[in-house]
Amino acid sequence: MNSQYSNRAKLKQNCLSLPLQLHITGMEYNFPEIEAKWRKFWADNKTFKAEDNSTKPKFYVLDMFPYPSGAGLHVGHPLGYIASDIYARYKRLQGFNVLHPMGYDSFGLPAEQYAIQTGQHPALTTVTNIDGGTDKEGNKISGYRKQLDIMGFSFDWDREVRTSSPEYYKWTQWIFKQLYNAYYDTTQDKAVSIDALIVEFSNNGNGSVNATTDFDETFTADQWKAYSEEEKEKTLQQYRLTYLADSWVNWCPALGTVLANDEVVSGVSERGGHPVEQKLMRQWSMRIKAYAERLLTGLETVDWTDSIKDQQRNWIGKSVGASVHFKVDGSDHDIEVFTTRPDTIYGVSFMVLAPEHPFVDEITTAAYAAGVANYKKEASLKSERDRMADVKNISGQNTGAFALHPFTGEKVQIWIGDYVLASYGTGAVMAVPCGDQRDWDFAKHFGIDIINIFKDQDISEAAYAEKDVVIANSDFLNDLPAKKAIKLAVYEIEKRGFGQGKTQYRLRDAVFSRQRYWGEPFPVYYKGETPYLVDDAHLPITLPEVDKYLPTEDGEPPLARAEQSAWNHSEGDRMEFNTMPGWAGSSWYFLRYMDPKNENEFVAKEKVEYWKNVDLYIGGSEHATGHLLYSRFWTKFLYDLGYIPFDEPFQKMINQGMILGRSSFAYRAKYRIVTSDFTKFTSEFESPLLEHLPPFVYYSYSLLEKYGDVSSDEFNKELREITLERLKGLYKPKSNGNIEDYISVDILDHSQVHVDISLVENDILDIDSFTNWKKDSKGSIFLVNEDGTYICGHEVEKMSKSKYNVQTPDELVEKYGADTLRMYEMFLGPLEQSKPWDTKGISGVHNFLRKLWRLFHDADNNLTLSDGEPDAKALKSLHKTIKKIGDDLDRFSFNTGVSNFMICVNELGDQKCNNKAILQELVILLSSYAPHVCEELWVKLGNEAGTLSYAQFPEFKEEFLVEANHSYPVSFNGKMRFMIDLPTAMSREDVEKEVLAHETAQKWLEGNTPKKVIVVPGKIVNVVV
RNA sequence: GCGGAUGUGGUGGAAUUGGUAGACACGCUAGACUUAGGAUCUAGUGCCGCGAGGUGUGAGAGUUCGAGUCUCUUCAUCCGCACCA
Repeated sequence: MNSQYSNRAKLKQNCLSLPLQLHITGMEYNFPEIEAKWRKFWADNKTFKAEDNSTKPKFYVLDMFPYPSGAGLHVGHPLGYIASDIYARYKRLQGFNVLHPMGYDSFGLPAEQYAIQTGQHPALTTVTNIDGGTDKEGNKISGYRKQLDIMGFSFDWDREVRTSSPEYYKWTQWIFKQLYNAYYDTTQDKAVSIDALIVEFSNNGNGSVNATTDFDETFTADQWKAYSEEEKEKTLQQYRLTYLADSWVNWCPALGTVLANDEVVSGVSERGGHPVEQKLMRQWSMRIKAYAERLLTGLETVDWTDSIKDQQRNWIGKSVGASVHFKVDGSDHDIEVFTTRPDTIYGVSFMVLAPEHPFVDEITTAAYAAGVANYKKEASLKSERDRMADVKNISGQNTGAFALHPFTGEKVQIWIGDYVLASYGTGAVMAVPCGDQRDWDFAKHFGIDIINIFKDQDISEAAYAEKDVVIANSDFLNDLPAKKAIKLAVYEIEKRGFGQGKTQYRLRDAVFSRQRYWGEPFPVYYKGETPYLVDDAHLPITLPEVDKYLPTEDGEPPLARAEQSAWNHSEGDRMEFNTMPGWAGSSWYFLRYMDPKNENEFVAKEKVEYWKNVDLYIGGSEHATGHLLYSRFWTKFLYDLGYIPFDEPFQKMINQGMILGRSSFAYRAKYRIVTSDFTKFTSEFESPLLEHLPPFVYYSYSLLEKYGDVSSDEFNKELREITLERLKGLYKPKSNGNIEDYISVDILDHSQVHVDISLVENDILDIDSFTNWKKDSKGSIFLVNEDGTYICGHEVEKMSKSKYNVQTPDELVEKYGADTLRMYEMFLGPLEQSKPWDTKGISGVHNFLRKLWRLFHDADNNLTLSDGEPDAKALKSLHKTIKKIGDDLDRFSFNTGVSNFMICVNELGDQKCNNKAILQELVILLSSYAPHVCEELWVKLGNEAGTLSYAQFPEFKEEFLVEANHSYPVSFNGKMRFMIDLPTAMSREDVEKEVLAHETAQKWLEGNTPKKVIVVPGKIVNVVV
């Protein structure tokens, strides 16, 4: 360990004395020049322009577009973009017409929060964050576009979209209108124009309408015709795929807006972690429930990870069962419950309603009224979060009322309890304690008798929830296995009119209004309370100017501050003040890339018919239940209306892992000195003996590591001693004091502080820069290792500004070049895995590119290439690589791809191969990973500039790999003992003979005859002794 | 609790169909060249052992001629969902 550190110390000294430029100017592989040159070339020549009309087969490679934040990109962001770019370039080489676009999801909270703080219009913030500039506080912002450009991505920038631009959101508004004008016909199982429904209503009423709706009243044609316009619209809202309704929403007071279910994580807002409460508000919603089943079955047709699919399945939450009605004894009320186990109907021991259930007050008997009122109050005071945290506590209250069992007519107690959720199913359950643990717990807790209807099943200790049971004690269900009993029970329930078979989904309709400024305005105005759509001719409804980005005094959203005449396209009416949520624009952006400048349609039909859906989508898995579900929903909807020819947006998806930061830490303690007269001085104060006491004592991680933890007595003893030593050595005493007056040092308050990672190299801290940066540490004592180094500790954390562990791509591109960074990010490990960022290995990748360069050049950096026929060795190296690179790309194994390039270049280097034919093929192969240097070498090989991107991917020829001999590993009882070179074509029998004749074989046989010899020709030999 | 994923040298990781475990790279060791080396080159590097050899993919069992890979059990870590009737 010590030698390691002393070496590091040497490195460090040299680092300080040698400016970085030195190793750049001396070098042959001049990446800054090469990369700048080709970036310009690609931009000037629009090399990566995708053709809308092409005879080539299409391939659509898409990245999840970023929100352009002021913090800029860190090395984690481009990871997925690098992978998709490599793949896009690979597909171009394979002869595909590749659509590989990029844009910005530019509506969002941070720009709005910034606007609230600084008054700067979010549109300006957004432009600065994309194009670069200076923010209101004077911080320089390099801009997303520039950061993306230096990576050498092959985006077709002519297709850029920004969700916040009016040209784009015009069509988001248009799609909203289509949803408004449609309902879901459950017979046709698709969305249909609402006009058809209106015709049906005026002809036949709604009696025979099969549609997804929460509306359960019936009306006739005559009644419909008699409705006022307002009444008609109110009814239609119950059918429209986007509709206005008073609904319980997640209200976040801190953010001043409602949130969708996927934006609420364990009771607090996903952004900022603010508490969220339930509030009844009039809001726009999306009837995504209509698509629940198709969203579920569609998952089977896409190539996504099981994890994401399961998350979506879970979110949709399909349960198949039955709804059953229980009459309330002595009342007209009829409680509907949903159950997935209708076979256990004879096991119903009691019923439980959610405290919020509408019947509770009416059925509660006088004797229980106080208790029920009390319980309801308690339940209402509990927040969603408390209720979740409180799962273990069983609570409930008897109502005194009884329900009548539909089959037996027996009286069943009705309780209320908060384990029954008002928001799921009917807010009521039939409790079957023998088959459900929660019911069982409830019954035990309140001493309710449990009916056991399972044959030979002991339920005295716990419920039995498995379905591998036989039903007993249940009349017509007796002796049936549960699965059969379920079917028969549903049949009987339906026959006797107690209910019907039913499929229930957990998926809720998605709230679509936000009380914010920086989002798409709705193309909606109101006459009184009735909403009307703005005519297409007036789209887009642009965001109006407002004086402040805050709600009005009377709680209206920020848009209510706008001068109405400035944006109200319909005389005298009130515009909608809400804006759309962030996911509106991102739900269809992949379509707009196909036709980004179309002013007449959201996408031209012939274009979407050519490009179809995304072939490869790369992005984070955090969008599993948000963006990915909503865009599937909109896609299916647009498909139903015939606008697009596919109903799943993303065919294959890969979720890149998160790149975590590696934080560096320094360890420090306060201390106090004790003088001979027992006066104590802490490090914060001036001592009478010294001019200034050092504020802290910093100790190296090596010291901490030696003792394990800061509470160790030995550690503190050593710390005290060294500190005293250093104090003596560092400071001259004042005239009236003497250093000998110190008798001891006490160590207080250990703490660790984040150190900016730019001040640390190989865990060694640049102490001077550190004390300059961390002002309160100026003059501190640093307890360094023998070699003078201060070693920092480290931890893996999320990359964030506040942890000073952010690594930007810009710095690394400057130091090593984009080609190196691209390859290094891929080399780090499998794309899907999350991993801590570490620059330790980057030099290896950089060296690889330099070795590649040296294949083409001599020691004086002159190009030296040979013509003529390549030799067999070089051909073998090349074709082995062609095969591996192709295979690796096909299975998205980018990290092994990099390894295989290294192997190839190492081999060709050993062979001193500078054959043009070989190198030309290698350059094509490598160009998707390291495009800049390959373009340069491509031209050096005598090709026309810019043709590399559309060259042909080399063809693998097996013949170059065939060898006359194979080196067989020979195992005895599965343990490899020696190698033997034998002709590849040799027969099994001959191989066996040769192996056994080998002298080493004799040794391992120890005179025995082998029991068995397994020969796998061209692979291995195993001898069983 | 349920669901998903992951456990391999000092480190990142490789081993695609059951067939030489540790490719490739970092780091480290020794050497060469050199005024110098953060350059370059050569050799070595899982662990134990001087060696022969033994041992080794979180742990334990099993299937197999042969298991990192398949089956079962179990432990740990990470992620998602969580009273869903």
